[in-house]
Amino acid sequence: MDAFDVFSRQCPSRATLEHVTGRWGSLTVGALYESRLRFNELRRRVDGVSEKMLSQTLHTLERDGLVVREARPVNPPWVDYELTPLGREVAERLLGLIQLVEGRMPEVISARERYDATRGAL
Amino acid sequence: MDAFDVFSRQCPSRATLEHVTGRWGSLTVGALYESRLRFNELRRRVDGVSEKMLSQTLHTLERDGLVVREARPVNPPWVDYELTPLGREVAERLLGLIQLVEGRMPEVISARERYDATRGAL
DNA sequence: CTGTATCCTGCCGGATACTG
DNA sequence: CAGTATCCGGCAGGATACAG
Repeated sequence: MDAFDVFSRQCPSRATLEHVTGRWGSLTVGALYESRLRFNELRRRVDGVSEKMLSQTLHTLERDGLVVREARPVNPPWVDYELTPLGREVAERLLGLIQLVEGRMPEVISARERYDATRGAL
Repeated sequence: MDAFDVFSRQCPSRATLEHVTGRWGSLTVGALYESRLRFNELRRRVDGVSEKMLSQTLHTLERDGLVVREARPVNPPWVDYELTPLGREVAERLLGLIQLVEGRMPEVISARERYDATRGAL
């Protein structure tokens, strides 16, 4: 139990963990692991994210040092985002989790059916 | 891009991923990896969680087949929760992520200071 | 002790319009 | 294209009371 123990309420690592694992954070990091992407490319890849939330998510991840924003001064504007080395390490762990969950979805789905069946009977 | 691709909006794995990585889900799974725990033990371990949210989180995780609830018919009531084998696999990946983030917090914090310094100057 | 039921508020996040 | 600004509804989630 050190100063950065995520289970403790007032701990900065809890906030960072939430940025990374949050609804849009996890998908954004996952998408950027595959390749560096421009704003609207990301928006298309992360299905369902709004401009506002993508922008906000990117700012947060950039602030935490997980993403770098690179703006090229051309017209039309060209900006792309990529993971930092730390961001890539985080992404690897995250993708490990994502792929595990994806691969085990049949188990999850049948567990849900079992749960709903017993609960529905009550 | 298969049927369970988490980047797609209508995909069941996205929901499950959110249950696991969500604010309370991640901490609950992490806590249960260390040991099987009773309701109020969990509540103390996951600092800041309310009864309502812990209960809700546990139901969701149980439904997804990641947690098993075991109630012993004694007085006072004795109920404890533990991870299923699938839950343990998920927890391992999750803890890998958590420990990485905790260990790299100094980097994150200094990144934040740099970010805030340049932004505050504008 | 282990939970549900209810109420209520803050803020997450979607829609829309606008700017450089 | 790459965002910001503003508005606003819904719901996550906290507080409290209560039940088994």
